[in-house]
Amino acid sequence: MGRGKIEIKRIENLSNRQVTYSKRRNGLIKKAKEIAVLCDAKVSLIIFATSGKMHDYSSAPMFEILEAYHKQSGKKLWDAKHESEMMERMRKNRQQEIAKQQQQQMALENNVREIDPNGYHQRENDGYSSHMPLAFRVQPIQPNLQERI
Amino acid sequence: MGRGKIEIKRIENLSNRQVTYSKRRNGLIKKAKEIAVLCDAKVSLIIFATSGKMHDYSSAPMFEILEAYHKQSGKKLWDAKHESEMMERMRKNRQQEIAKQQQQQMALENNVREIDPNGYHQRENDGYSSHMPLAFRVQPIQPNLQERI
DNA sequence: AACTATTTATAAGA
DNA sequence: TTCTTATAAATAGTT
Repeated sequence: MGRGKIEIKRIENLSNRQVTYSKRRNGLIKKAKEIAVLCDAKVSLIIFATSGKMHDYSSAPMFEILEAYHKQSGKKLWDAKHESEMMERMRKNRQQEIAKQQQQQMALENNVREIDPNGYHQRENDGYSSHMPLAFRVQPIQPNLQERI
Repeated sequence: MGRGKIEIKRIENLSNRQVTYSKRRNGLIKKAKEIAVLCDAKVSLIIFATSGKMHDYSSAPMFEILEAYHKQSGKKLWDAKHESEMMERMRKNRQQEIAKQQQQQMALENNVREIDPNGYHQRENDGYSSHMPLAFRVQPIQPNLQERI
């Protein structure tokens, strides 16, 4: 979609890759927002650049989407005990989180965030994504998988 | 992008909404794959239709991306004790998961999945997404801080 | 599902 | 990085 057609393979030139990343990341987030609105879909999008910087968008509280993902994925990660504790926490923070989300959505039309991996100063508290509960695998970690800088 | 321009607002007609959802969901996943390849980015995309059906794509094991998301989000969800237990589990299953991912990537060029909310038969075990652990935050929420549109 | 007229995204270039 | 613009790609309405 541009002055020339390109092959879908890693862009070797760093500068070009960064520019393309920036443009396409914005485009992707825009599309994610559009489908969420047009089709009343719930969308969760998380993107990490090789630099480590992250951008994300979610049409509803991230935890809610991840929770649904978890459920549909079907497997149990935590044993019943842990699962139970987790649910207690989730319920407890649910109202607060929902309220936040609503505030945020009214305040701005998009909730894209950029977070500096080297420090938290850039993100402070965004008000809701922070509460987002995360899913953890009970599974193993993978060594150098994400450090591709 | 079509015979006519449309407003970005919920499509009321169910049939049209479903058709648009299907087209755009495919487009969104395609774009997510492209940016992952072109820019060597890590992407996690989860989409739920109003019907409850889910589609997702991740350029790396979902748990890895969510784990990174969790870390960058900065807040602690679990107290040290839980965090610790989780890490034990993660380390324990590490090798197994890595193997799964590799198999999966070799077996197919894309890892888009469709899951029927009414039953697990559709997804069987994909080998890794199911194990995805969930992270839950316990932290408080802070209002608009990083919303930079 | 297919087919196109159009809109939209974006690769190059400035 | 931001703006411009020619072109590729996505997709809305139609068949």
